Order: sequence, then C-alpha cells, then structure tokens
Amino acid sequence: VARYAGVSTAVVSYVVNNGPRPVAPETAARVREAVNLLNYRPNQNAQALRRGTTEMIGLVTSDSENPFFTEFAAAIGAAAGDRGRALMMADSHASGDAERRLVDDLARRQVDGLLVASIWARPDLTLSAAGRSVPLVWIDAPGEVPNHASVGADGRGGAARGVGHLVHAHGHRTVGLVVGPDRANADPRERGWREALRAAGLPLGPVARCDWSRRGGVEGGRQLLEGENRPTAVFASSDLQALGVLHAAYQLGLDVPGDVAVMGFDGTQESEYCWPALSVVAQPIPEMAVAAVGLVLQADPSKDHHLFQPQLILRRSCGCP
Amino acid sequence: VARYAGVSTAVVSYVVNNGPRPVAPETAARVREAVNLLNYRPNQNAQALRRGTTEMIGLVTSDSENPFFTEFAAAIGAAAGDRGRALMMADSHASGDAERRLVDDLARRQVDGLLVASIWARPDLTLSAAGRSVPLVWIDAPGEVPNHASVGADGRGGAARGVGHLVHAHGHRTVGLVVGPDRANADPRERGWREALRAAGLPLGPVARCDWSRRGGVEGGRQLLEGENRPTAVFASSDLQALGVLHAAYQLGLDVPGDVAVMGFDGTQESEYCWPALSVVAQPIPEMAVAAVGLVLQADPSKDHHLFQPQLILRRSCGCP
DNA sequence: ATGAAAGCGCTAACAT
DNA sequence: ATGTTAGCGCTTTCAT
Repeated sequence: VARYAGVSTAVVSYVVNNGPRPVAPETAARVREAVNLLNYRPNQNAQALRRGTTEMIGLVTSDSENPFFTEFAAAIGAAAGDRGRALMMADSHASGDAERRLVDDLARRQVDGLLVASIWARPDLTLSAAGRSVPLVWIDAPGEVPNHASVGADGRGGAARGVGHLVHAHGHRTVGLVVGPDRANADPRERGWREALRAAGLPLGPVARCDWSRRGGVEGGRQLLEGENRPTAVFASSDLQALGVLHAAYQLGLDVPGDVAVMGFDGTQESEYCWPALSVVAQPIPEMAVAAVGLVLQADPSKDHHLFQPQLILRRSCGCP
Repeated sequence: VARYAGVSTAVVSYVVNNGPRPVAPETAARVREAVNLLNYRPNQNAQALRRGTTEMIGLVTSDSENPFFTEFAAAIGAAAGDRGRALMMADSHASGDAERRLVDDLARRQVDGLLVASIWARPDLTLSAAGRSVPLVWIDAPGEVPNHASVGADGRGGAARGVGHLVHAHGHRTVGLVVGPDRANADPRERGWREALRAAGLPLGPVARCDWSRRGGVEGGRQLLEGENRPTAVFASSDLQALGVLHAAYQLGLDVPGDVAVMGFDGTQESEYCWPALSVVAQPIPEMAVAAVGLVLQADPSKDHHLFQPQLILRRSCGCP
C-alpha cells in the first residue's frame, strides 16, 4: 500500500489511524485511494502484537447449550460489541480440568480479559498461573470469590422470595426442592428455600438432587411427585429443571398449577413460552452482562462481589392468573 | 527464559516445539525447568504472526439465542476443539450489514476459516473482499451457493416427509404452514410442504408468515387456529415457531394433538421436553458441524453443496403414541 | 548441537 | 509533513 501510494508505511499508519501525527490532506487522499484499491485491511494480529491488546475478551461457561448461559453469552457479546471487543467462547462441559485448560488457552491467545462461569464454589483455587496474568471476572458466581472480582445474582434472596410467594400468596404448606447434584448443601438457592420455609414456620419439603438439565428436572420431578405424599408445590433451582418438572408432572397426569405449582429460577425465554408459562425468579441478565464486561475491561478490576437482585415474574405455573 | 536457562531463544523454541532441530537431552531438561519455573507460555499471537495461522475459526450466525444455532454452535465448537482450533462467535442479529461487518472483522483477526449462516438466499453476493481472502463455508444453507462450499439439510425433502406423515399416517387433509417472513416463497421447506400436499392430491392449507421465533410462532399459530375453518394439522418451519404454535393452541383452548397436530423442524432439545413432546424433522446437527469444520479447514474447500438428510422423529404432538 | 539474525505486519519514537 | 527504523514475541534459516 505504501509503495502504491508512493509514501512510507508510517504515513499509511497515520492515515489509517488518524494520527498520532498529521498528514497533508492530499497525501491522505492518495493513501485512502490505495487502501480502497488494494483492499487493504490491517492485520489485527500484528496490531495486537504491537499494541499489546487483542480487543477481544474470553468467555468460559460450563454448558453452552443451557439457555441461561446462551442468553448470558448473547448479552455479554452485545455488551462487548458495544465497547468494540469481540468475544471468544469456550465450553468446559462442567469439567474442572477443561475449565483450567480453556482459561489457559484463552490467556495464551492474549485476550484482554476473561469472564469465567466456574463450576467450583471456590473457583480461584483452580486458577492456573497463566490465568492470573489477565484480568479475570467470575460470573454467575454464587457468592464472594476471595481476591477476585465477581458478579452474580442473589440466589438465596431470590429463592426465598419465590418460595415465600408460593407459601403466602397460594397457601402451599409442602414445597419440594429440585436442586443441583452438589451434596454440600451449599447452594444459596437451597438456603433461600430453607429460610423461607423456616420463616413461615413450615417443615422442609422433600429435596431432589439432580443434574442441571431438562432430563435432570424430569428425574427430580418424578422423584418428588410420584409418591402418595407429594408436595403441592415445587421450587426448581433452574429453568431447565423446572421445565423437566413440568414434563414429569404431565407424564404423571398431574395438572399444573392445579395439582402442583411449579416455580423456576433464571428467567430464560423458554420459561415464558412453555405451558403453562413458568413463574420464575429471573436473573437480571443484561445488567449482569454489562457489569461483567465493564469490570473486566478496567485493567485492575476491584476485587469484590457484585450482587444483583433477581426479580419475581409471576405467570401461570404457580397459580397466578 | 532463554537467559535463565543460559541458551539462545532458538533452542528454547526447539525444545518447546520438539524441533525442527535436535537439542541435547540435558540442555532440553534445563530449558524445561526454566519454562516451568518462569511459567512460560508462548504468546500465541506472536506465533500466529510468524506462522500465519491463528488456529481459530470464526462463526457468524443470525441469532445466537436460537436453540438450533446454539446447538449447532456447540457442535461446531466441539468439532473445532477436536482439531485443535478455538471458536470465535459473532451474532449478526439477522442484519445483512452486521453480517458483512462481522465477516470482515473476523477476517481481519486472521481466523483460519469462516463459517457463516447467512440471512441471504444468495449469500455470496454480500461477501466483502476481506471475506474472500479466507476459506469460507456457508452453513445452514438452503441450497447450493455458487462458487462456495456450503453445508445444509434438505429442507424440501424433510418437510415433504414430515407433511407426508401427517397426511398418510394420521389422515389430515388440511395442513397449515408456519414459515419465515420471506415473501419470495423461496424457502425449501415451503416447497416441500406444497409438494407433499400436491402429491397427495390435497389443496394447500393456510399459510402464516412470521418471525423465526417463539413469539412469531404464537402469532402464526393464532392466525391459523383462530378462525372457524382451522386446519387439523400445522407444519412449522422451525422448532421455535412450532413451540409458539403449541402455546397458541393452548391459549385457544385447543388440545394437541387431539384438536390440532403440530410438527416442527430442527430437532432441538427443547422439542423433546415440551408438552406434548414435539414431533420434528430433525437436522443432523453433529454431522453437519463435523463436515463444516472439516471443509473449512482444508485450505481450498471444494466449492459445492453438501446436503444432509434430516430425520423424522415421531413423538406425541403429531398424534403418534 | 547451538547461536545469530532476519522477518511476520504493524506502530511510534526519532530524525529530517 | 514525511521518512527511517526499532521492536512487539516468536520461528527458522544460515552459520558455526
């Protein structure tokens, strides 16, 4: 290009980037002409090497087919795009090893920042040295992550409000829980469910621990709803599981919400269009995405937890009209 | 690292990449020690600049929240990962301008190959010069793309088989269609629907043209099912729309499949867990993903269309047991 | 078996 | 206002 326009490469650079040094208008015109003619596009890789910034951020989730992560990723992509960054996604398939490998790989690719939805409760421990060298924000974090920036929704509070609604607005006295397979009882949503029942002076309902998936939800739903003393309401810790519970209820010939009320957690689009439409504790996905991107893009993210309040969306499945 | 191990940078490179020149065992050991100690990770960006390959492939879809693309993307990510490549995703939000911009951006980032699900019937026309410089494969292509490699499922044949099943196995004589907003009647699925009805000597059922979304499906479903002379079966051109039709049917107090049979197209996971479970014409997503990645990774992909046969999956929504 | 050095495509400090 | 050049971190040819 420089040769074609009869100038030095420096001038081309000045023109393409508007600076940092001025260029005579007519020279600039000549360069631009050459650029168009030769269809020159700066090699962003070389720019990255030189400038030390790739203008891309990495995202690692545990299940890229889960609608919650899908919608989160889309929101993050949009937020990143608004700030001129591209998004590089990777899926750990809920494997800690893979998670670590992917963080490493992304770091090697010189991403400007890393967003990670870890499968661990103490994700920082798994962080490789390579991972430490790039700004990193934990997303979908259940709580504070020592020494790291993190964003997440208030699972405990949200679940408590959801269960509270089932109890106080609809008079349920046995509220079952479908939650992830973690046996440590550590999930904030489980704590919220427990607290809400305790606060209402009610006994804890039955608990099904199963996979974070539709299939898991079906299994959990069957476990809870098959016996004689089935709960009159079920709170699920994710939309996917709630959808499975719905499916299980239908299979057992139960009416929702007539025979059993169901509430989900996440607020994905799918929850709005199933039948009956699912009442959910909805995470503020767009806000969290913007916050996460904003955080990771400041060179040195403040190391604290950013807690977002989910919102109760009442639809038909809990008995609301 | 080189300094620490007391060797030249060349030797470090030889050790890290096993070659291309031999290194004395003990020197190699010293280098490896230094690598571990200093936690050295090659800057993949610099490697890319030097080697001319980024080991990453780009993917552009029109709606990253659509489960079909989500699952397709996941499969592509897996296939790419199997071949040592990372995936860079971008969402055009069904805008032709954005599509072009993203292709350009990805090309500038020096991706080794580009997978594009275009919103155009003649996608090659929109291709920028930058896009022409990198191996590109059109995915989810409705048909042959002149001068380009492409992969796609047989929409016409699949739809014809689906509609044929509704007609011959369940005796429906009025089969409505919900299809995308394209007014050119160009969608292969629409052609397949038409052909199947004609072949059975049946008149064409009512058609609703609406958005490729759940909401679009609800609107289309309402259009078709509200009146007096409603069809007894509806074929939808996507799972998302079929889910919307299901929703609309419920809203109108109709039983599925009792009052109206519904069939979808895509075969996403969501179709299996809604109620009633959706009968679908399922695209062979994993196979198409592997093929697409394989194609784009050969420097000069053969410029023809790779057609995949979808598979009829019969569940409850069409009236099968 | 190892080291020196060129060069991938770009930017910016320095010279003119 | 423009040209020359060093150097980003790596690989590899060429020389030793």
